[in-house]
Amino acid sequence: MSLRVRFAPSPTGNLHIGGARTALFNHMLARRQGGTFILRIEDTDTGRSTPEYEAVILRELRWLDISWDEGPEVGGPHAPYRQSERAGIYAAYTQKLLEGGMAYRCTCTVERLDALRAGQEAAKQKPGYDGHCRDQNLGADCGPHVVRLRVPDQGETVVDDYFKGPVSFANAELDDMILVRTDGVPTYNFVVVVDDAHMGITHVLRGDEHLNNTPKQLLIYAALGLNPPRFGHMPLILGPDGSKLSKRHGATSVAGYREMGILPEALINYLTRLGWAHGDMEIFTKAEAVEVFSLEGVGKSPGKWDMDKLLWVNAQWMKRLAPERVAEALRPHLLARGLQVEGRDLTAVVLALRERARTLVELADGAAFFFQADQDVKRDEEAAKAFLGPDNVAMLAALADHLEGVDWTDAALETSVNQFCTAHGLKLGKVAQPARVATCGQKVGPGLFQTLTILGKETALRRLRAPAKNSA
RNA sequence: GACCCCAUCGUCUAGUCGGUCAGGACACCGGAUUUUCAUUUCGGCAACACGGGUUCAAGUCCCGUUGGGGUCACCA
Repeated sequence: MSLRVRFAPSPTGNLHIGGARTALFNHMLARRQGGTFILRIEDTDTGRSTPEYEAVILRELRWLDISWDEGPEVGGPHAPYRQSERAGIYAAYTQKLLEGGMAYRCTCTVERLDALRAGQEAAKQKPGYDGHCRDQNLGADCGPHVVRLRVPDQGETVVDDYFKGPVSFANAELDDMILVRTDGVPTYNFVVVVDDAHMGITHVLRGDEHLNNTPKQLLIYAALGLNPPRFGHMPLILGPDGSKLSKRHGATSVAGYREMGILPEALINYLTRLGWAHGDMEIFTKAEAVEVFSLEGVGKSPGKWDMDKLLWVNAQWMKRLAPERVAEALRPHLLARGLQVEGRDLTAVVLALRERARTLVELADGAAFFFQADQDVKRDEEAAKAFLGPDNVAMLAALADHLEGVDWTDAALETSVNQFCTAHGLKLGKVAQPARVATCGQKVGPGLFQTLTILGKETALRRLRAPAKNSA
């Protein structure tokens, strides 16, 4: 039987980086083993799930190049892949459990349960359902009710975890969980079992936070007489301080990192490497990782999010990718700054600046002066004071005259500027720095010759001749 | 609190069945290169949580302690 794995997000928010990594590992395992990767939308929480979030999740997965073989928008033999559209399937199983006595109706009110829980907590007991309706034998005519699983009081349930080995839970620790709510909508633990079984899932690889759910699900498999898949719980991603990753640690969503100017190739690389290793491999494409991917390389302890490393990985990808590809990713960031980039060659800009930026945002910031009108270029007054004194202004005017007839290419400009330096007995730095400040407004920036060519002859000469004009 | 998981440099990690200087990467520090900044490059700093065992030999196996994390919903 070939491998079938799935990613089952709940559309109640943006795609989280933890979810993205879970999806990624499942996807890579499927690709590696020639299996099938299924995407299933778990929208049984009708109050919080929205089609908008579902669309966002699909969009982000595609941005990351995590493709699915079955699921929304691509279909498949087990459609529908949205739980809200599978109600009939769950109802049949509920009926089966009720008739077999593995589940029972419960009319306890939310108020009663809240009071029960409050009492247990006050008495420092483990909160849980007390089995009030368990043996009442309530029929379908009992009024508003939920359906609960009858969990054995004795014995234990063992989860044979792929990564951790056998983990056993005393059944007494598990209470009679709700399978179907009062409104008739089944709960997560129930539908996940039905769907995984129905869809022929062979391996469930999910975050560690689900380990405590697994014995409950195993009990449901048993009650239903279904064969459970193999389970593997992967360590979580923690914040830099070791606590649960949250907004105060920075962006937690995939979209957040895109907006921050992280390339998908870099995010995939970093996410893969966090919690997984293959020797000394650090920078690799998803395809390269797939070639050597195996669950053996997945670590057991949680990893802390390291923004510095992500930034480094991103910098590597900015330099490694074809400049055209980076330019394409850069364009939206320039547009977001209101810069006129129509018809401009962004490839040259990328080439000039990518070694000086770790993100597309930094790249866009550094490239702004190429696209702004002279008077809008942000100006470092201190640099102007240091490099644009009267002598230098005169020198730059002379340089502009000298460059007037030159072929406007990097190589020709370099030759010509060097001639100018020799003729005036100046070291290149004495000419380049003032010229840089005059053209960029800053004392740091791309190489001078690239700056001049990208700016274009007309703009470049104008800025050299009137360096103070763009001063506010 | 109860249950469960985890434990190699500050961080991500390598370390096949226990046996050579505990290796790489990020970050940090220093040198070289350089028209600025950066890139690149060379070098440096830095870890087996603690305590018991088992063994000729333990980062590697066992137990405990400590620490960190997860879960205890008519959320997923």
